[in-house]
Amino acid sequence: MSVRVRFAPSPTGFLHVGGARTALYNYLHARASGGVFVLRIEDTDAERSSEESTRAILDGLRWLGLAWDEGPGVGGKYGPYFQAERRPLYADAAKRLEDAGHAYPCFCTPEELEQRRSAQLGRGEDPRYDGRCRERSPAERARRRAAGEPAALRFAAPPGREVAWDDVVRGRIAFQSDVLDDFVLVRSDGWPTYNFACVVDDLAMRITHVIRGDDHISNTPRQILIYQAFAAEPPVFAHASMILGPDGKRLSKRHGATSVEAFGDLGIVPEGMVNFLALLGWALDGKTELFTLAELERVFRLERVGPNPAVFDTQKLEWINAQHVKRLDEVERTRRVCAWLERHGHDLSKRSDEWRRAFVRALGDRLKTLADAADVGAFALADPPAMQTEAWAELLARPGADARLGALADRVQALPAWTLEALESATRSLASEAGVKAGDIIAPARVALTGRKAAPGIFDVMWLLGRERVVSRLQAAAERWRAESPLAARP
RNA sequence: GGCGCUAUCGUCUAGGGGUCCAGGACGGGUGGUUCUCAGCCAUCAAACCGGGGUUCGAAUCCCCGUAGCGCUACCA
Repeated sequence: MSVRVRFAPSPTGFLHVGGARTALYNYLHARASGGVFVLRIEDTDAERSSEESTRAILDGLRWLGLAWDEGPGVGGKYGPYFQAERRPLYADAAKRLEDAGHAYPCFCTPEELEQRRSAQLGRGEDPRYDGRCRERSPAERARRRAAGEPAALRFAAPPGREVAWDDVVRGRIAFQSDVLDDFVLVRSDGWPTYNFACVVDDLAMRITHVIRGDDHISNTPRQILIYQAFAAEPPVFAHASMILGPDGKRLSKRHGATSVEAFGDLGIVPEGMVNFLALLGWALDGKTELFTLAELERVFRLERVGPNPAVFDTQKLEWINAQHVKRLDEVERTRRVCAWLERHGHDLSKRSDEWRRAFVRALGDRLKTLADAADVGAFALADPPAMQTEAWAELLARPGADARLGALADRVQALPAWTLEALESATRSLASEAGVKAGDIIAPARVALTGRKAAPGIFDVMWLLGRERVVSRLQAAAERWRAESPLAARP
């Protein structure tokens, strides 16, 4: 039987990293096994669900490059793919279960249940449904229903049974059915609960493997019981572990960016995000670290997903991201860096394609994220760029800096051709004529031109700035040096 | 509290009874290289949660602790 997996988010927020990894594993397992990846939106909780969330989740998935074979926008023969549109199916399934004696109406109100629950807690007992509606006669049920009394539908959990399954990532997991309680299948307002809708849909959609977070482990025995009540074979389950923040707690907004969209804003490239997420709980061989999505599709094996919770390490994300940025060809890298900058308040509209390419080339391997381009490239993005105090102080302490800067300005001014080669040879010959190391010219020039001690190669910087700005920044620095340096000859 | 899951360097992990005085990567240290930075190269430090078993032999299997996390709703 061919593999069918699904990612089934509830649209109550953005696509967070935990969900993204779950989606990734589902997607990869489908691709690696020639199966089908279904996307289903679990919007049975009208209170918390929203269309914006649905859109954000779809956007997040698309950004990562995880294309679904069936689901919103693409359709498929097992639709609809929004649970809100599948209510008749749940009603029908509920009726079948009730007719078969696996479910019964419960007339207890939420208030009564809450009261009993706190009483049980007060007595030091485990809070559980006391089963009082389970024994009501068919006549009473019919009468109360006919009278329009609201009722939820509860599952009649079989007592004294072991419910177990062989989890792909954890091995055998077993629960005693007695601790499972008569959980609710359909709420009194007619909406199915998660566990019920999930099983009905997974069955209807012919899902073969349920890959999800381990926060669903305790739902699994309930779902298995429902499958059994339908006399159906449960799918294979694989529960991946949780993703934790640096403090060891489940990753949440408190830890900063958690939606994939936010990582895009941080300058993380989808290739990097996918690679990093894949490695959070899965390893090919413990040695290979860098993968493209296409490579993962070939080598991913669900059996190699590990059971232990993983801490989300931003530094490693950035390193992996850097590797992917580095591997982008020049055209693509230029496109992405410039797109990021323009989306974040930098106007590049007057820059030529040649300049953009040279700019991104000059940034070189200094980008861990696309966002780093704003910082590393600040010398060209701001005019003039901010002067770092420490850098300026160092320049002030340099004897004769003004003369060097002035001389370089003159050479640059007189340069016939504006090329990297011309800039470099002019600078080096100035140094040798002055009997100093090239570094003695370059270091002060870097501070004058970029406001910093560290920057891209000085000739790239000059070329990108253009003759006019190079000369004026050099001269301005020379003047300021004469005005401020204790080394300057005072008239 | 109950139920469940997890436990190898700070972090992600490899390892599945001998080949492990535990390997790789990030991060950190040191050295080299280019105009600085980044990068690259080299190099160093850094872990089998504790205790009992089983076994000739245990990071690997079992048990018990401990710790962390999850669930404990007419949320998903």
